[in-house]
Amino acid sequence: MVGITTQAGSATQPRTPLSKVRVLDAAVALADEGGVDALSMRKIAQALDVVPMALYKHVANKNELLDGMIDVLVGEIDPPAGDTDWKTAVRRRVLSARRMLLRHPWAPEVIESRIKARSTPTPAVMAYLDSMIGIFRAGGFSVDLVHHALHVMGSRLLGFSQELFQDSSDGEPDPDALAPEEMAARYPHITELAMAVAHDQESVVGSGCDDQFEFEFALDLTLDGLERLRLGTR
Amino acid sequence: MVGITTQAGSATQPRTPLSKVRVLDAAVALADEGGVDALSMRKIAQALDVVPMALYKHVANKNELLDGMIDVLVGEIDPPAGDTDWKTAVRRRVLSARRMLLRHPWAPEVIESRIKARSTPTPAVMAYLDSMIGIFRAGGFSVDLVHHALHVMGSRLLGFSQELFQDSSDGEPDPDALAPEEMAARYPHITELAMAVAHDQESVVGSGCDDQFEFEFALDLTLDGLERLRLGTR
DNA sequence: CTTGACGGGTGTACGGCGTACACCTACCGT
DNA sequence: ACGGTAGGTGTACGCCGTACACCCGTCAAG
Repeated sequence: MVGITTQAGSATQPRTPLSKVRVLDAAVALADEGGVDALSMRKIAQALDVVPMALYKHVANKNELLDGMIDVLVGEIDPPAGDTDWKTAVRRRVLSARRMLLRHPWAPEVIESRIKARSTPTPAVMAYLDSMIGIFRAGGFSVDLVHHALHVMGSRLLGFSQELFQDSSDGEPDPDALAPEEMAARYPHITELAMAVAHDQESVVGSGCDDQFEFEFALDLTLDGLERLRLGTR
Repeated sequence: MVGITTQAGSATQPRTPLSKVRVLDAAVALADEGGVDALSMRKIAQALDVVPMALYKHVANKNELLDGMIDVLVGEIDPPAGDTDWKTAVRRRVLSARRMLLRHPWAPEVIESRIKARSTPTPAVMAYLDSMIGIFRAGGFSVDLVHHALHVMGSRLLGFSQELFQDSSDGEPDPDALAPEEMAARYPHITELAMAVAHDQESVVGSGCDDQFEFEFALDLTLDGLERLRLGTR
């Protein structure tokens, strides 16, 4: 009865080894079928036929695991279509993101909770946003207008609400922060936008972006759109 | 050393008794200063100088406590101003809600998580929505247009995203559901809207509301608004 | 062929969590 | 005087995340 392994049913084949993606995929699958409350390190381990502590060789802790899960989801969003106007490109992308969210109803909650706990989104989210900004820029939007547009789109870009970059300058300086040049190389559009916003009002100490203004801008745009609809002048 | 009470510092005065609102207020205060992760029944009890199990005489369990906390927050939103046009009325209300959310940054996450766990929002949330719908109706919006408008506003109405009423017809029939007539009396506008939507397309089996259509409607309204901005035709 | 480092799975243990259940007690209407 | 009841207490259970020590197979260097 006592085989080579303590966990595997059959002791013959050496069992495919764990890996970060295997752990992440198992976690996503578990969340899909039981919601995020039913997700625990112990359950993931059980699903992988492994002892709980084994997971920690591949993810630092549960928070990092959640971050990784988000990245998996973002990876499910279709890449931008390069051969159309900005509007249909954005439209397709957002609808693709929505489809992903419908597949994983627990996602918004996790994204919401993770954003509040990190100073900066994960690289996959950054890349997604960067390419989204790229679509707007290619469509003839000014940097400022793209900035407004992102706020207007708000939660429609992904599950999450405003204040994506709320304040990247609090607490300790984030050990895995990118050097500026690498940042610019990897996320050109985000960098461009960030620089513009920063220069725009260098007197302000805050986040370099007047959240209140942006919120009201988006709100008014929406209200005006509704008004137009009400009057039939569309 | 052994006084009348085991918990209170001084055993002389009989200590103000617990109550649901005292528990809720303490919970909100704790969440405000430590985030929702730092919220535990044990911590709340400690803050109230009481043993953890005492809380359960006033709230059924932690989920009900979270629901109650949301109600407290919704109660902080200013009531609608009755003496203006619909647009400024909505505007003020939404901005008031936003101020509340800024005071309680943990709120969106909790709201998000609670919505997924309940078939119907709490009464306070219902009342908030009802009066919001009332503002639109009084402003001359048709029932259908209000319906669209709610979807368009999306997360701006509160912290939460779309699918507020996602599918009230799954699982068991919800023990504390209201009788239709009481429902109509208490939330007249919600009832009106729900009836209209239901009649609208009685052939469809689903939720009586084509979520996909609504999502795209809101998306397109937003995109059109952005396009107008881009072209300077505003 | 030995050896030693090391990547990766294991086992034990700790403190914190939500809460079921039994209890105790002060008060109040009869 | 007395039984009920509302409300606070104490104990205990099972789950959680994870620190820490361990152990073993692989493989490069000697």
